[in-house]
Order: sequence, then C-alpha cells, then structure tokens
Amino acid sequence: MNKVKPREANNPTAVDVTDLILHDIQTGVLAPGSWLKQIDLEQRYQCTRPEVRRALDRLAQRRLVEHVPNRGYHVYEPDGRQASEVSEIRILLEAGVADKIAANASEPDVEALRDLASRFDALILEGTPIELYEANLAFHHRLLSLCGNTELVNLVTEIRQRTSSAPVSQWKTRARIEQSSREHHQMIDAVAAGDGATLKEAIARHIRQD
Amino acid sequence: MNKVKPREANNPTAVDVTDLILHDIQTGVLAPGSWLKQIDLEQRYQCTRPEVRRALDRLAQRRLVEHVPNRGYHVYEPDGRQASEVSEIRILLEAGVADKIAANASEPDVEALRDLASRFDALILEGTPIELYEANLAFHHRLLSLCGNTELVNLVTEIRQRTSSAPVSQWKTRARIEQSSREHHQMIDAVAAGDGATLKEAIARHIRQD
DNA sequence: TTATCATAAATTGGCGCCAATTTTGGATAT
DNA sequence: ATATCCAAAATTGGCGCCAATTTATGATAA
Repeated sequence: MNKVKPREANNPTAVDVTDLILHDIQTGVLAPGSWLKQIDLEQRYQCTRPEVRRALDRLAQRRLVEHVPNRGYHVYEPDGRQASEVSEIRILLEAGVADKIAANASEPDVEALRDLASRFDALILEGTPIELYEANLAFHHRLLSLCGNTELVNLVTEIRQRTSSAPVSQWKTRARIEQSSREHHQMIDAVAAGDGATLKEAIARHIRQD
Repeated sequence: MNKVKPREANNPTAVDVTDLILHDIQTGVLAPGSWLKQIDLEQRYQCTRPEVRRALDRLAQRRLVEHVPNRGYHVYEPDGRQASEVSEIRILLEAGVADKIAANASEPDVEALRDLASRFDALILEGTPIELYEANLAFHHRLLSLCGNTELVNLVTEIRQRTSSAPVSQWKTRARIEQSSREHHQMIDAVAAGDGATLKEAIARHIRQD
C-alpha cells in the first residue's frame, strides 16, 4: 500500500475564492456598483481565471453580483424595496421561532449570549466597523441557533448576505449602535425569563430598525 | 489551420441546461441518489462539457445535488429532518403573509385562483402526476404572489425545490390528493371572504400534510 | 471646437486538451 | 474458492488558448 504521493506543498487554498470575494463585498472593499474585472480578481486573490469565473457565477446565483452578458459582473446595489422585503422575511422567520428559542435556551446558552453581547458592546468603542458587524452577526447567529431548526438558520444567514451589501455603512449613527446594544440585552433577558412573547416583540423591533 | 465554423443549427438552447437538469430531477427522471456522470448529461442535453459542469456546480450550490470531490455529483436524497424543517419554514412564511393575501386579493384574483384550482381538480383524473404537480405549484405560486412581497415569493419557490426531490411520488394516495383539492378551495373561500385568520390556518394545515 | 467614425486595445466567455484520481476487471497466490 | 494486488479503462477537474464582443483611442470632417 505504499502509494508514494509526493503531496507537494500546494494546498494553501483550503478556502474558496468565492468566500474571499464575498467577504470583500460585505466589508465594502469592493463597493456596490463597481465592476469586477476578471483580471483584477485573478491577481488580487492569486488564483486562476476559471476559479474567478466560477466564483463570480456562484455570487451571481446568490444575487450578490449581477451579470451582464459580454459586459461582466458588478456588485449589486442595494435596492430599497428589496431591502424592506427581506426585512419582512427576517421578521417572519426570526420572530416566528421566538418561543422555540425561549423554550430551548439553557443556562449556559444564556451565558454565551451575554458574552457575545458584551463583545459587541466592547467593540463599539475599540473596534473597527467590520469587527462590530461581525460581532453582531455572531450574536444573532447564536441566538437564532437555539430554535433548533438548522435549515432556518442557514436560510437566514443566506438572505442576510443578500442585502447587506455595504453593511459597514449601514449603522450610521453611534446612537443607533447603542440602541442595538440595548436591544440585544433586552432579547437576552426575555430568553432568560423564558418569555417568548416579549422576545418576539424585541426581535421584530430590532430587525425593523436595522 | 482553417477553422471551419459550420455554424450549425445549434441555437435552440435559449434555456439554460441547469433548468433542464433541475426539471428532470423534480420530475423524478433523475432519481434521488443516482450519480450524474458528466458524459451522460453532455449527450442527453446536447451540450458541452463546461456547460454541464457549470450547471452541476449551480445545482450543488442550491443543494439539489451533492458534490463529492473526484467522485462526481449525485442527486440529493430527501432527508426526513430536513424536510420537516423546511415545512416549518414554509409555514412561517406562507401562513405569515396570510392576512396580506386576504387583504390584497381582488375579485379577478379570486377568479384566477378558482381557475387554477379547477385545473388541478381536472388533472386528478386525466393528468399525469407531473402535470398534477405543476398545477399544484402554479396554484400556490399565484396565491402567494398576492402577498406583494416578491422576494418572499422567490424564496419560497427556491426552498421548495430544495426538498421536493421526488415530488411525483410524494402524493401517494388518491385520498390525499383529493384532500389537497378540498383545502385549495377552502383557502380560496377564505381569500374571497377576506378572512386572514382562517386562511392562515388553512395554509398551515395544508403545508403540514403535504 | 465638437461630432462621427474607423481602428486598436482590452475584456469576456466558449471550448478542448491532458494530468490526477478513482473504479473496474482479471491474474496470482494462499 | 476466496482474498489480495496490480494494471487498464473511465471519469473528473484544472488550465490555457482563441474567437466574439465591447470599450477606449485617435484621426478626420463639419
């Protein structure tokens, strides 16, 4: 069984190029509306042409970029109507499982949520907008996971990406961020109290003003 | 070096190969679990290798097929847990906009729904399972469209594809199909009466036993 | 100076080849 | 007869070339 495979040092590409581009879109490095030239991406991410093309096709499927035949791909610009429609969807889903979340949450779960909320709070002062954005994402992901429906969690994660093209610029004011922080703690309190109805209201309010 | 470009009669491919494969998966022609060899698809749909690969990658993104590196792609086998989780999602979304549907529906809308429901009824006796399946889809699509949230309609359409891999075999008994028919009419009556609460109940029941 | 058009440069996107890996089939030894 | 192993065939998947189309450039005429 001595299949001597040289196994060269050639596997630093554990992550897909798609994720790299996705990340740069979400952090605003690749601005909404800008054209994504294949040559640029090829050099920027040190990958081959087919890889770039596959990534762009995947992102187009997820509607994070738009494809114009013979013209190329450009980052989707956030659409007002679309954004509010997605918000409505998120409210239906995330608020819809509020009672499940309140029912399933154990003591350590609540602790974990408090930690994540605290991390968000700390980053308000000392973190970059990107770190803040990701901390917020982590909190909501953890909270939603308690509903027990993994398909739903994945779906929300997916449609969330679909609109927050330039998430960094989304939270304009400091006041708004601190309001978000307060709401996080309200949600946690409702979870700790096992109060599904209150949690549902808190989630709905939180999503509406995001 | 004379590259003779015959320009054969080769342009009936206005539709993407992805949709063709998708259709064949949904109608059960390509059975769940079966391996999709690239050569076979290439010949079956009269297209090139790269086209097949792109289509398979897209379907893998939508999780209609699964990709095993160096082994190929095979049709996803329906998973019990996953199916019930998707049902729950559909209930949250479709029942969640019941009041919107009831509020927005005009007289001609109701008429159109009655026509679609009737077409479904007619196909119970004279149609193929596939036709029945598509008539059912058309009815639900039309009904849901009344909510006014196009993002939500698209999303439901998408996640619906995700689980009903072998939709034909899904409605086992005649009794169940006729039950579905009755529920369709119940929903329409609720819409016509502008009764959102009753509609919500009817939709939830209908999805649960699908 | 400004508009129009032709030519050149750049970009996209289709297609096929070939290496890497896996599967199949059969021969050999126990 | 059965298991093991090796070789051949089949399949996947990465990569690059080149044609088609679009965009940029510059020259010419009004």
